Amino acid sequence: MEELAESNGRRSVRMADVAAHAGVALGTVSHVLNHPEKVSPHTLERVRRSIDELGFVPNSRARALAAGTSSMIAFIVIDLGNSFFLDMARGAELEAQERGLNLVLANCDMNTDKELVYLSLFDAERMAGVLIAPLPSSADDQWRLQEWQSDVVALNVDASGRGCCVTTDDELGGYLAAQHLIEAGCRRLLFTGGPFSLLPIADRYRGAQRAVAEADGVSLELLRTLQTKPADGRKVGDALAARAADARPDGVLAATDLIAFGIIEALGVQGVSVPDDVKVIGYDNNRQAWESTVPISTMAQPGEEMGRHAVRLLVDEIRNPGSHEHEHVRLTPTLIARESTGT
Amino acid sequence: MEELAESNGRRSVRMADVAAHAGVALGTVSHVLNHPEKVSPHTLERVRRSIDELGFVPNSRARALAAGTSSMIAFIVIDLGNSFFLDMARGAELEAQERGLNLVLANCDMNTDKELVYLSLFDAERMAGVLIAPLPSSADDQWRLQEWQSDVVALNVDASGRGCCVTTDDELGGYLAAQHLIEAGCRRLLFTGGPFSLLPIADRYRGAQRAVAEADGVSLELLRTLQTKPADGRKVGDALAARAADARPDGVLAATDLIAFGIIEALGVQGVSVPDDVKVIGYDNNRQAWESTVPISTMAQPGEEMGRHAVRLLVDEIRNPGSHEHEHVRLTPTLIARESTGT
DNA sequence: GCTCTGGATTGAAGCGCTTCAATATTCGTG
DNA sequence: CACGAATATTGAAGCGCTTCAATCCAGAGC
Repeated sequence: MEELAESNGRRSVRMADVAAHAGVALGTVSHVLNHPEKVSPHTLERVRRSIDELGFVPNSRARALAAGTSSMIAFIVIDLGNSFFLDMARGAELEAQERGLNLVLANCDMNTDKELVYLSLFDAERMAGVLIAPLPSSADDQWRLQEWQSDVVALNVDASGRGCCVTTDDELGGYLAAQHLIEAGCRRLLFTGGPFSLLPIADRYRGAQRAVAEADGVSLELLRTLQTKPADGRKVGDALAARAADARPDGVLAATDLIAFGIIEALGVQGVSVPDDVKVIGYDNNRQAWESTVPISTMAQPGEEMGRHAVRLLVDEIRNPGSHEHEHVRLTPTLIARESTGT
Repeated sequence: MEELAESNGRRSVRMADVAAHAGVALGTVSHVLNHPEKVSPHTLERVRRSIDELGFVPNSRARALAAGTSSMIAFIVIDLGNSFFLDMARGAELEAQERGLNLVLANCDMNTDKELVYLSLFDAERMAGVLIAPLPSSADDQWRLQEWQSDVVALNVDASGRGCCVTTDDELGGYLAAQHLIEAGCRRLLFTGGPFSLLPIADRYRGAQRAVAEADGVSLELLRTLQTKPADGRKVGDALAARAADARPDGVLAATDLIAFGIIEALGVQGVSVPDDVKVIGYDNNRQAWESTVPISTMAQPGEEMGRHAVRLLVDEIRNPGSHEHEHVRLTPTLIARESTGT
């Protein structure tokens, strides 16, 4: 790790400089900054003027070192290009701001190794706390096995036992999505998505199964995909379009909006109408899929709310190290019915 | 700003603890960390073992304070939801990593006030340096008028005179885009976009004008929009579709991909074919528009490269406070020809 | 055997700030 | 007008680390 010289040579104004300029003691300046109510109005005024005149910017590093506290929390995100994660960041930031904390982001850009790198970095930086939103994998993430200096709250992944976490109930989401299709009149459902090593996808499928089991005369077919991209959806769409009309499902549950997007596009090209011939519902309320010609019904995950909850948990953990008990907040996805299911 | 108690009660291991455990002096432990070549192999080994056994994580705050250096740089982005900015972040991060620096992100979420807030924050945190990518406005951004402790490099905005900056040449981009349409056989061009208070949009239009002026028998019409969203494009598309075929432009230059996206969609719905009847080119190479049914030709801005350049400039400024001269790097957008212009 | 040399190790002096016990100042009372 | 109680201000002791001058030690050379 290379070292960098102190910033730009312009040596910055220190608190001692302000004290000298204002003709008061060092401690007084500190009081002006941290406990202004303990300083006489006259002194307050004078010190503040000196601060302005000298352009003093308190060094929060030194501050944090001396006080043993910090107002910075960090959010490690596996992929900021995914609007779901960005929503979390948004929510986390709002909540942090309301609580007087500052939130910085770290983008892993789908590289899981970076999670560890950033976690170590923020640990060493002695952040007040760290949020982390990894890919939802079934495997135990390695970072969860370590002890960290900072408190850590996980999003989008079940970390119960080792710390706080906030997730959405994918099984329920799958259930609700399937139910929506069934209520829309579909009887031959198809669930498509993959890989099933992604826990949320497996959960969504389970939920769909449950909904189908509860309904009468409804069947559920499964068509796995390798990934969750529009290209995977297009393949599925082509395959479906190639079938005889009566061998086609009348309701498709795509594991992600991107897949749904691809399906609808392929189906459209092949002359199969959505939602008339086939109804399609996606998952994620992904902005990337918002602009589809046929607006896609979807299960929205409350990303922002997840972020807010995570910060709330984190702050509790930081503030009450004694009484804090790890919590697993499980939020409910919401159905957003749009045109692709015939609304 | 609220204060938070020191992390979780578990008091962290200090360097002194390691020194005691290994039976060496404080300075020796520090040497192990920073100048291992100056320590005898035997001591090195012993100290390292102690570090491991105690789980010592050096406090980089204290380190930064003592050494007067830091390896953290921050990137303040006006909107991480925009893939162009995210690309910059990506590039910046890669470049930073290669230079042994760590990059954290701050998302302003289209709120210009937050730019100042974050700038102040990072200034106080004594980051090694700060990158900032604001909206490209014609107005002088207020943050540029201030003196900062940290070195600051601006992206996407011309800050010459006050610091380093890296931008793309929008005039040239508009020129190249128009040229592409002309080469594709278009003679009646339309430029659409807005508001013109956005400097880049005005520049792109100027570029288009230049290309048209240089060509023979080519006309250029202007249709302003209020914003740069798909909805604005759809309006334009509808308006064009309503015209008699021979009163319609045969080449449309949209100021953004999102507008282009809307235009193509509206045109398609109304039975006007792209690219057969009208060719359309966008701008930005926006991922949100990638999945259009008709892949959109576009001018790609080298976001990643911008990020890399910015970090490069920043590092130079940090390292050579004496000899450093502010620089304005102007990059060239690249034409990406896709189906919407008939390729 | 003794000095010289250079690498290894040490310990103290900060880095810029907070905090707290100690001191100084002010004010209300008797 | 003096005195104790508030109220203001001070200065020193850290926070956890880096750095550098000073010290130590081992082996080389005579």
